[in-house]
Amino acid sequence: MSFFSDVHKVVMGIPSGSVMTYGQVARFLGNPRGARAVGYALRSRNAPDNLPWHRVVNSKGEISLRKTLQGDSSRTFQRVLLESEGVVFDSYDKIDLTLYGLTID
DNA sequence: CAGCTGACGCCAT
DNA sequence: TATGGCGCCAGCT
Repeated sequence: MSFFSDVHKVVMGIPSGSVMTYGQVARFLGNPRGARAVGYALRSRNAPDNLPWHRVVNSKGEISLRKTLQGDSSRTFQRVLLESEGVVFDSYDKIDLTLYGLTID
C-alpha cells in the first residue's frame, strides 16, 4: 500500500487521550525524514472521516496546520477535540509530549 | 516527464 | 522563547 494508507492506519491507531508527532509516525513507517509526507497524507481528502488527525501534532507538541486559511478556527477546533479526550494544553497552547506522546515500541 | 508544493524537523542566530 | 533557513519524502499539476 502507499505511504498514504499506512499513515492513515497508524493515525487511526492512536488511542484517545494520546497524541503522536509527525516525526514519530514517519519514523514508525520507516521514514524518519518523511514527516512532511505524513502531514500531506492527513491534509489530503483521501483520508477517512474517522481519521483522528487532531491527535497528530508536531515535535513541539503544537497543533500544526496550514499557516493561513481556517488556521485559527481549525486550530481552536483541534484543541477542543483533544481536551475532550483528556489532553491538557499549557499556557503556550502546547501539549506535554512526555505525558501524552506515544512511543514506538 | 519535470517541477512545485506542503498539517514537518532540526540547527543556527 | 522566537525567527529564519535548509533538507527530507510523497503526492499533484
